[in-house]
Amino acid sequence: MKNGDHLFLVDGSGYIFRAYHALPPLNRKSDGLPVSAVLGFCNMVWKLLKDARDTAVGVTPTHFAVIFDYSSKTFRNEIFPEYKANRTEPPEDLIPQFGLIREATRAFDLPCIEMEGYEADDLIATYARLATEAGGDATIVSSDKDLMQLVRPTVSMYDPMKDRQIGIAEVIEKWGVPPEKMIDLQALTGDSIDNIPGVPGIGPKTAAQLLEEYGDLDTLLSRAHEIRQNKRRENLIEYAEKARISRELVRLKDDVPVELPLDALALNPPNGPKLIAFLKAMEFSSLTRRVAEATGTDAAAIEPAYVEVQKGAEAHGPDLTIPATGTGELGAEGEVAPERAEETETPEKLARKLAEAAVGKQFDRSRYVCIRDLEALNQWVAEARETGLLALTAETTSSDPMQAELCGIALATAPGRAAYVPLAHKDGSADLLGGGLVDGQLAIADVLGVLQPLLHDSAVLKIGQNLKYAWLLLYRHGIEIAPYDDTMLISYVLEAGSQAHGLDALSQRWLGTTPLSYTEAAKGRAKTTFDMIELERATIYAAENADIIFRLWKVLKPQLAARGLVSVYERLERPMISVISRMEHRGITVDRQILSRMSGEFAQTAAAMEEEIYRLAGERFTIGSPKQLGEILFGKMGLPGGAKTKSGQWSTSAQVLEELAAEGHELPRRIVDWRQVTKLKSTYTDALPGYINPDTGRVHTSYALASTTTGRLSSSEPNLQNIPIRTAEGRKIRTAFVAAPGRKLISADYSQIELRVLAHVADIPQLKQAFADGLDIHAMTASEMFGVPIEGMPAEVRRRAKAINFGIIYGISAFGLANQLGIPREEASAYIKRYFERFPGIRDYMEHTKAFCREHGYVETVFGRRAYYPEIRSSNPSVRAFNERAAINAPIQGSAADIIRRAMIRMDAALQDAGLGNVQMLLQVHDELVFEAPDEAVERAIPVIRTVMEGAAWPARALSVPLKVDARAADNWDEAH
DNA sequence: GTGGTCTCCTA
DNA sequence: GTAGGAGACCACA
Repeated sequence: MKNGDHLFLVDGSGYIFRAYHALPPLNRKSDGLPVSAVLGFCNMVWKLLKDARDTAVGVTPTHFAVIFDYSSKTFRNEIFPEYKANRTEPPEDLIPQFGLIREATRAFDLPCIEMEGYEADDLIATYARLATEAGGDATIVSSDKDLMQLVRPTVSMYDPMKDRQIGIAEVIEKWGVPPEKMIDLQALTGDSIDNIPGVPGIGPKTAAQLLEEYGDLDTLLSRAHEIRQNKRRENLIEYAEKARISRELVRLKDDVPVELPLDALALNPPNGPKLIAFLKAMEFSSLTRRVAEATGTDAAAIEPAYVEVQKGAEAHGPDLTIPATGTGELGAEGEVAPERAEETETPEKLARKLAEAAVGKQFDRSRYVCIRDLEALNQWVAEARETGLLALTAETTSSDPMQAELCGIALATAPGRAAYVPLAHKDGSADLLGGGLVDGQLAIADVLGVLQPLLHDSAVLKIGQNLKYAWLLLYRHGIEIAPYDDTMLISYVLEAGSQAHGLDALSQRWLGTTPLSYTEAAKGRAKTTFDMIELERATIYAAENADIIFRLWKVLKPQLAARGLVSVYERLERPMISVISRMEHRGITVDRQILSRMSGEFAQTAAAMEEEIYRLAGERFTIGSPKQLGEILFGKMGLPGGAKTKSGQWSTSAQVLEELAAEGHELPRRIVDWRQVTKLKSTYTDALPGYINPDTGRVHTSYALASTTTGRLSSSEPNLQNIPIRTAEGRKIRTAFVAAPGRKLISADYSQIELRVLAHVADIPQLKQAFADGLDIHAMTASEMFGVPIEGMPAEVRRRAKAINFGIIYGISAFGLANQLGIPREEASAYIKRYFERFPGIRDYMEHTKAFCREHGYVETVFGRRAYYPEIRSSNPSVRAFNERAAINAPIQGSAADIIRRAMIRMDAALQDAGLGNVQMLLQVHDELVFEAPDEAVERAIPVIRTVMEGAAWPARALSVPLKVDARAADNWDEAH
């Protein structure tokens, strides 16, 4: 920005409310979506951009930005917790417009700026200052008095609804003080809407008069005793501190660490097609026409954009998006006033209609195209740009996206319109050296070169099934797919627990068709890699999958809105794809030498143990065979059997063997020890080195996003969520998880997160108080239950209370608790009874949860994620009881899972903002995150990580219990944890 | 080779 | 008592 440049700063959030109340209601004709503020906004911005000379501003902007509030919580809440506390929820028909106006901003190709922790006004103040310092001018498009303190010779305001400019003279005229005294004036008068206290009895007139007389607030307050009017003097003295707090609330922060520099706000010529696509989606016909004329664009040739609609509790933040009801088919014209609007179609009706329409549709495999030249590929790219939608799948040589080589890419741009681009298919007659490639395939680099802009194009939604796989694969090729949707995750949000989410299952369930199986495509050789499959079959298989994904998306996406699950998908699922992909891509270093040494030691120990076991048993047998072991112990040696397994065998579980050992039997003791050693060896020290990726030298686990009922992740190949920790021997395995040289591992874990969630959801005063006070929660429980003082409490008493606390989370039963504690069932029953007497809220919560689940078939987390347990209505008592326990557990486990997801989603940006872009999140273990950081960044990183994790529920939910995170850094995972 | 069973590792 | 993944064994193809 340079001398003479002019920056326009539009107060987007302020405009929304003002336009909503000032403009007549307007609904989109095709679906009744309320859009009056959106139209007002678009008209206003268009006018500012095109006809600034005709408005009171009289200048044409060179720089432009639209600023929004991010959320209601800012640094002001720390100064004054009640700040904006009496803010009410926005009206129902305004909520979707928050997101739409952000979309509109993007359609205008204008920067859309918001920042967590700051209000729009602070960002505006910062940019206005920056513009002035750069020698330019700024116009703040707003009429909010809170912004008037910013007015100066280089900064003015413009009220777009009255077409009126506000400069220094206008501020003085209206308020009786110059702009620089507006802060003091507002500090005195307060503001009931924002809940700023001010001084009672002082309004704008008196305030202006006082400031005129005394100069400024500090002088006034220090000389308040001089004031003659009794009541006014008393109030000024009594409320002096409130006035000072008010001043800090009112004073705008003009040094926000903004992300976008001033130069990034430079105005570009309007992108006619992009803007028109949005305006058409909104069905603003006259503005569409005006924009088309001004930009020389043929509006008729442009398809309406796919526009997502925000709605729900978080809609005034960047949270939550809901798809518009209908995507490309909305051809209706006219900006319809409500009285002319036809009966609105509900999301439910539309979703049902689309679902019904999709079933049994033809799949014509002969129409799938095999793309073998760039011209054809470009044609498909153009199609995707037109529709704004692209379903895709990557075909590769491996199920591990960190090792897989790309064989081809399948695309779909409409139902039935799908193609396959073979890239690296091998000749069937290949020799042992790998043979030649099939002729006529495009080069990977060329194809990715053509696709990259499309995969990055913000106007084209990329749709995948388990998109994480393709995302990570292409990330390895330097491509970050965005924006995107994932049919698997949509299905998971819709039906976690009750249905499968694989492509075949979804296809059968929603489309009524079974896709060509991989085995069929590979002519029965299920093990051959995809590059060995001939092109014709490969095309059918891959293109059909892309086709199915496209059709599934058309059916599934509207279901989210219809079932009120958009926020779950948008806030908890979709963002995880890029977050998890990056984590998997980073991997973690595992020290081969350490594991190899341990394996050797374990081998020796195990061998010695085996000899001793054979001696004690009197024969050699397969110790690892529960069947053979059972025969030795309970047959040959005649030991008393304990529990039976499902298949009627005597159980040889550790618990049974421990009991026998406790009775003095030597062999069971040795078996238990042997099992521990061989378990550690086979599952960990032997297996882990095999997962070290030869290219990266690190271990890259795979996190499943849609495999649990509760919302937890799962980890596999290898599972890094079950690395031993409980025994000293096992724990040593963690020393093999190391930081790279010059770096440290940081482990940050939530303390008692599930019990905290329980205290919140079940609303248990004693638990909440104990957490607020930072007490030992198990000791507190014991003290409450058994009347034992916390100090000097016997360890056994605390242990029992701890078991009960965990039992509650797991949906307690007397049987389970008795088992866990090794006490009679009657005693366990008595404990539970006592617990419920002390904490009746827990019993209420459990009963309420079960009843809710029986009625609805699902339960919900704090954030609205659903877990389905239809079998809670089973007539089989044990099935029913099992589902009841699961239903009690799911909201607790699931809410905790949601919280850490939210932390993970925010983490990278938070670290980046703190200048810690070199701190990398590597692993998640349900309540723990593991990072790798350069030595010198560790001390700065820990507080950032802790802040993000402890604040992860906010602003979606205000937990009534604090979250606590412990974090530590070391060279290896054992010492860091 | 595949799938079921048993056992055991984690939160 | 909740939620997972994996290795070993073993019966079946």
